[in-house]
Amino acid sequence: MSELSKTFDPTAIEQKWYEHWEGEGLFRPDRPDAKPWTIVMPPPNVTGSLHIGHALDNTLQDVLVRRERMLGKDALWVVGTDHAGIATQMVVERNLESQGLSRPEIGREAFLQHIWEWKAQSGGSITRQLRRLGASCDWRHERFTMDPGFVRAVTKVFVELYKRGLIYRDKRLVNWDPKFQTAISDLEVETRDVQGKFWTLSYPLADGSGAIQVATTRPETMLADMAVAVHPTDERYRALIGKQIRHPVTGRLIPIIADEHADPELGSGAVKITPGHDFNDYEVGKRAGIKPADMLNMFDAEAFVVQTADGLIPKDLLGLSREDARSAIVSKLDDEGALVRVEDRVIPTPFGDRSGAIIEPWLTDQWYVEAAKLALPAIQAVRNGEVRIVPESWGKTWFNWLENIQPWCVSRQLWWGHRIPAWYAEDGHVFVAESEEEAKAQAGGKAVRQDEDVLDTWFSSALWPFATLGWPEETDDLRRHYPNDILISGFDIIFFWDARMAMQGIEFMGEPPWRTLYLHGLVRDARGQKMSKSKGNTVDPIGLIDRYGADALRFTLAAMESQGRDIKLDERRVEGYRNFATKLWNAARFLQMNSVGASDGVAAPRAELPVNRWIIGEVVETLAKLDRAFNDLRYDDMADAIYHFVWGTFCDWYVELVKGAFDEETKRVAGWAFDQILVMLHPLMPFITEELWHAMGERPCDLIVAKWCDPKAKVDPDAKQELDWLVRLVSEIRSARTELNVPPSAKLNLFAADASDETASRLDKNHSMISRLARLDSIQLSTFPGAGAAQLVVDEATFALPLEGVIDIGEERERLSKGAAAAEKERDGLAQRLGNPNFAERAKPEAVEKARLDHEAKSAEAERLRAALERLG
RNA sequence: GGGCGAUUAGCUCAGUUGGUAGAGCAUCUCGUUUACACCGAGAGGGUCGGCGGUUCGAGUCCGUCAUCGCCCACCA
Repeated sequence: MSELSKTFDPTAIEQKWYEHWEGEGLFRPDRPDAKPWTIVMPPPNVTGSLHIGHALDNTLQDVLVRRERMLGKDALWVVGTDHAGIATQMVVERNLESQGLSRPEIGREAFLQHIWEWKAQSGGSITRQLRRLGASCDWRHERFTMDPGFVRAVTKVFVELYKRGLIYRDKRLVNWDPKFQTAISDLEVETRDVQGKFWTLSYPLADGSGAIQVATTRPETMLADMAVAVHPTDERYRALIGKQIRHPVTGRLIPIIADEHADPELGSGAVKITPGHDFNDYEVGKRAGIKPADMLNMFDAEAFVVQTADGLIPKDLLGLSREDARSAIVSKLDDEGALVRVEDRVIPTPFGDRSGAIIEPWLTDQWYVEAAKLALPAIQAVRNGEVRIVPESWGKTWFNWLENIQPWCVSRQLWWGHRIPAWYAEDGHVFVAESEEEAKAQAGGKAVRQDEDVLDTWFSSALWPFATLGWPEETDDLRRHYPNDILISGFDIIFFWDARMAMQGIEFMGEPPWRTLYLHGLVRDARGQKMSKSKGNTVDPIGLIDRYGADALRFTLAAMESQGRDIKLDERRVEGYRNFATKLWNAARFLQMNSVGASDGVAAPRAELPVNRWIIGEVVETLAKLDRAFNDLRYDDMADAIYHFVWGTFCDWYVELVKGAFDEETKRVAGWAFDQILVMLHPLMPFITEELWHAMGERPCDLIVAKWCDPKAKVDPDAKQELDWLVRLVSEIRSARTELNVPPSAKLNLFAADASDETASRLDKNHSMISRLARLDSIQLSTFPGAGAAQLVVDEATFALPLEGVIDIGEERERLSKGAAAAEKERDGLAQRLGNPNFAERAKPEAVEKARLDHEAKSAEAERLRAALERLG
């Protein structure tokens, strides 16, 4: 047993224990015969740093893993990092720029070299931070999404999907990020409302017979107009359908066509059609028979104006940015009298979620995954219960997205990522293969050149649940640990990651990647606002750990996690749980001072004393609550159960009751009960519990691998009733003392009237405990003969505390009246219910019986309190 | 436009199959007694967003309205 300091100092023990656990390989003890249990950590960005969302996500996972490990399973928590294509390339490119270097200048090879160097240098920081949190993951098998093994898995998946016709290359309109100069997927586009304008323009008919008005929010794209559309049933324009327009800026001849896309209610009812730069227009154009290859393009990759294929854009507009082109065109039209009207209007505008740049729909060749086919079994898996989503309400979102899923653009015009395993011959013919040799062989030995692009980061992370286990090799780990038992992720990546994992997992492993999908909410600041660096309201989890300890932070996050709701994090809450840790620490100190040490087994010791039989039962009940909370994935209930047991039951009552009476039995029971606390609390607070586990005595193993509780005992109903009575009696006396302003130092005599034999015996057996806790001098089984006593009713007995001269009769009368009135109110309420014939007839018999008993009890209590008032005079 | 969620004590939130509201923090009073003032004892505080319905009985089920938040789609 080691001496404990007076206050708990987390920093003094956290690093020590983490290094010990990791060094001894305790995060994944060798248990080849044990039942496997598996969870994979959502891989954080390799160069990222731990934010509070990670802290929540990983706390929730660690809590489960630690318990499963204590249950004796071969618990595996897969850890690793994600190469995070865009995010990482962006950071490194920015760093280079600050050194005066540019990515295009240094070239692909050198740039990738820089990224690998940057990863080597800063890639360890998030994993160090995960260690600070106490995450007990299997570091010996840490993975990275660009590991050689992972590259093989990604390549194989791509090639297989291609062979199955689920991946193809196509030229179509894509979300183009002009800042990063890459295509992005629908999910990476954020639509935000922006204050803009709505221009109505006049387009002259080619035959000079008039003009037609069209309305647009993007006048600059008119340079690539290929038609004007009107609704086929719109009477105003019916006669114009088929006529030609002389485009006011380019002079291009374009037709007026009929298409249902034109909304007669909106603007003039006629709309310009720019198939190369608008998703709706693209569809209209296709319907009108324009091939994507023939659609006019007027932007370069950075969204500056370039000449269209027909060469009709006036020279002075070439090279302008989107914004400049817009103002130039508008003023030009205005000068020519072709600008009819300008209105203010809120425009939903697409932004790149990473770059913040306005996304430009752009015609390019890209690789697409035929997601709709992969989605069907992922929908089915949830529908038939193979995968359980918690909380259930997310099921609808899951179905809704997967049922309407669009082809997934997976190619990115970046350098950092998995290079697409496709090679092109001189003639443009494509060969998809696992290696260049194979591609060359397919090409009949002709020279081939690999696709320059890389894959969407989420394409590779979708393989995480099986690629980390060795796939495509048929490893032992893969056999034992797929499917995983559960996935824990924030709901913000349900589409990006979770759904795609389900799709790929089912396609390549034949079954879904996990049995349960647990989705948690976002961590917000104390005012409920989303945390963001720009708002400056982020909470640094490492700072909180420095100030309050990892245990306190973990406990806070778990306690505030009630299935799916967002968490408003308030630092005061963390402080409160730090206090809880200190409370536990001091309880351990107290036990040590009384020679209470480690217990020698998981089973509860035999006990005779009611107080000991009672606390054993309380442990049994707490364990039951905790196990239920684990089964239900109710982290708040876990925290609640253990918190109240430790503080409200063990410290406030058990320790106070046995103080000064540590006989051998009590020492054994106290030591055992405290050990159960350490075991039950360990998943939530691993550091302090491990420290105290060793501080309490010699142990055969570390707590992290100790056995989960198994008391082999039941609640003792007699002991429970007796202690429940004792607690009520002491509380009543304390309450009366305070309300009547009895000095805490004054010791009183207690008289018990109308006590049953049982009460008399309980008073006798427990008189020293009662006397100490209620600060009594004596307890007598008789009616107090005099006046001027405080009176209280507990069950059948009426107790008197003589307070001659101290007590204010008026105050005591008021106190008793209040109590009597409360009892009477409840009694009358129950009487009314019982008096209602409908209640007796229709309510459940148990409910009627309970009401009857409650009514009896309340009547008796009210009567006794009235009698006590009577006695007071 | 479609969907999800929220509205309960000053604050942050629980509330299991409907049986008459709980916790933590904060507030007030008292307090150093065999650990702990990061503590102990006691107390006050809610017509459960509004309205209507089902029911013997509604915070809980149904409808409706209001306010707030989020997601998806879309609005030349």
